[in-house]
Amino acid sequence: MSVTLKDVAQAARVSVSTASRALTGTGLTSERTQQRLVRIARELGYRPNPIARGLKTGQSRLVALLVHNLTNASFQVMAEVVQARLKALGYQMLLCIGGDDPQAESDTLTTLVDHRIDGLIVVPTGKNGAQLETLSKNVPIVCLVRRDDATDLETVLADDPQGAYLGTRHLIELGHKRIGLIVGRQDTTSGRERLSGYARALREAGIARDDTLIHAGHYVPETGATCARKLLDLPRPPSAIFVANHEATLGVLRVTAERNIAIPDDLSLLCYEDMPWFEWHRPAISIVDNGARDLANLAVDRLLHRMDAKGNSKGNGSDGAREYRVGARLIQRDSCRQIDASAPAKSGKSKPSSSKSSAAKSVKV
Amino acid sequence: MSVTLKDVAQAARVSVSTASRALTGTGLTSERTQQRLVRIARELGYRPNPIARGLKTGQSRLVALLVHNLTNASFQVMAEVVQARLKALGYQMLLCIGGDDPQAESDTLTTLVDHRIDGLIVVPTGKNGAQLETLSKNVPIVCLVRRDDATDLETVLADDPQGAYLGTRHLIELGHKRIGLIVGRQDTTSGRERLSGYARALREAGIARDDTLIHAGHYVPETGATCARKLLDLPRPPSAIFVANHEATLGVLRVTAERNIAIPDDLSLLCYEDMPWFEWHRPAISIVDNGARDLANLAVDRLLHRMDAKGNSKGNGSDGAREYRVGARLIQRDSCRQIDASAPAKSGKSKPSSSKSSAAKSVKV
DNA sequence: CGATAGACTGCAAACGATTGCAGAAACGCT
DNA sequence: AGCGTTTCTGCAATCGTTTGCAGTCTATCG
Repeated sequence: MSVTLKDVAQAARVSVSTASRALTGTGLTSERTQQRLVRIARELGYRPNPIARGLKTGQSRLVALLVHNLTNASFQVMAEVVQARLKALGYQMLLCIGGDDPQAESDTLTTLVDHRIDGLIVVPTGKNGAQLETLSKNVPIVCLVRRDDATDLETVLADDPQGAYLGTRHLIELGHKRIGLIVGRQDTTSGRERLSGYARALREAGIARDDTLIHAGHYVPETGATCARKLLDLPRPPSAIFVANHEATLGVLRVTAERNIAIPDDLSLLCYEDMPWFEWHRPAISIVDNGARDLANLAVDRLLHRMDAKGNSKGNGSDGAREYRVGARLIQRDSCRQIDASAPAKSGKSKPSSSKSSAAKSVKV
Repeated sequence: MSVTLKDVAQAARVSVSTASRALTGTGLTSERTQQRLVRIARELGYRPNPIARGLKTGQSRLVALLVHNLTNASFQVMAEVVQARLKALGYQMLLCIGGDDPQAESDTLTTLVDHRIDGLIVVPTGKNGAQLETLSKNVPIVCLVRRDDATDLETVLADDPQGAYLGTRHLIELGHKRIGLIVGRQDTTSGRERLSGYARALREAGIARDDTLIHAGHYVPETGATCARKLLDLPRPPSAIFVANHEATLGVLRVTAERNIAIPDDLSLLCYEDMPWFEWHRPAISIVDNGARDLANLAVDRLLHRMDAKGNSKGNGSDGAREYRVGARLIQRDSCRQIDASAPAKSGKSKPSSSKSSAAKSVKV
């Protein structure tokens, strides 16, 4: 069907071995034949067959990204970033969607390894630690966003404690004393870490922690709505709500709309993770950006590093840090307002629309 | 490294050929050895190497999906659907993101074919018709969402004329006479088709078309905002706006918020394509659903059909329809309201939240 | 009992590349 | 001229499968 190395070799009246060496550019052929073969190959439209090559070399030029879904905005940008970076390096991305289901994850993993992927970036469910650990002996693996505690795989994480701290402190600085928190389940790392950041900020400010202001649940709109109602029905409702997830934000917004609660005048709202429409919403929603783009880039960096390491001197692999954290940053928009007798700012709209305060980035731990 | 067919054969004291035949289940081995080999293979944890197999058979069990981006909600669900369907059939999905850039598309296509993909679903830019046409001789291709007019490839399209018609008619039935339209560029099929559906509905209702109510532009929020301003600044502004794209909707919503225009009381809003948050927005936004999920499913069906056809009796390929359209449907939520002296409904909220009126599905043309 | 068909099985050649090894050519040196 | 290097080239094996062909074995029938 298509042009093979043999065809090129024949046309140039050399052996396939010579052709191979000339085209792959090992310096083992004379300058002249080298160039001649390159020319002929181009003329014939020769394209090396990655499958055949892969069989011999054990590599596939395929790198897999395994995420939970694509509705999550963070995963979208991660997928886009990973794909773009890899393509530039001549790799193709296999995108797999595991739905946060351990069984699906496990199946997918074995299939991927069958396909001899050269590397894997995975958002682990946390239930297949043993399997991941085993696979990592054959294939470079980097975990993203979540850590699988059963492994000591290299992991790239958002700095959730820092992000939550930053957000909470911002609200405190605006004069808020009663800050509601809607956070993820406490059996997930991110849920715990975000809560701890919130708690730290309160502590530092000398504000007593009030557990009636803290609600944990799944990252879905319904949770947001339920928790928002509970918070607003409190005898002394909060003056600000920090929603530690963008899905839940939907629910909160619905409730405030239903009850005609004006943001930011009646209630300040701060959200974790960005969404494209947050900027366009009126009022534009202030957020703590978890740095999805940076996370993805760092994950790719680390993966490439391991892939090199494996190629050059197989076996060492481990070289220092196993955990990387990417700093979160606050992006102020219009959904939080100052409440203080001494500075009675009425509207948030006068603030600069997108000033950024950045935390330390890529901190080794 | 891993267990090969040879290992299995050795363990079973048969030749590799027999092992191969037994495990691939060609009925050419005795029942007994067949079962014995299956057992031994399982015990040894044998997994066939798709690369080696691919080299011999010319197949890769890889199917590619080439879309423009992942921020578009339609592409997200398509990617998820395609991935899920393929996985169930033992294929892996290569997801490529072309950014609607002809050069990137072209590069990606050649790489994909190098990798001997077994099939391709592509949202074409429209500039690489010749290349697609050539490739389609080697690998089954189905176009999605857009048609590449330079080819006669099988194509799965949304029924945009129908969708736009349905939406416009709905607004007319609610009593609207001046209906603003914010639509895509007129050099794209979808832009033209949506406009034509709008026009047809007006014509049928005997409403004169007013070109000051029609604005075309890129599918981005800025366009929505600009066009919305122009529409609202009109001496006789429209009582309803039909936004033919979800990105542009963001811009429209911002403008209405800025100007304190209440939806649906002051202005009805209908949008093309769904977004997860439309349901949660207050008021929940009524839409014309373009059926992304159905489109993706149909595309997969068609692709599989062609892949079979190629496997069984190569060469025929063409069998009837080359264009499939998936019906759009109206999903009524709360952003459109009746305006009529005889039926002075004040609020849309009393309506059933999600009644559906479905158009013909999957119509051959 | 011998021939013959039928059912299994194994040998070996592919698929398209890469790569160790050894032979050939070219060159410089004494 | 002879010899050792260096540089280039080709042969052939290899990666892990599939598959055409030919061979072996058993069973069946005349």
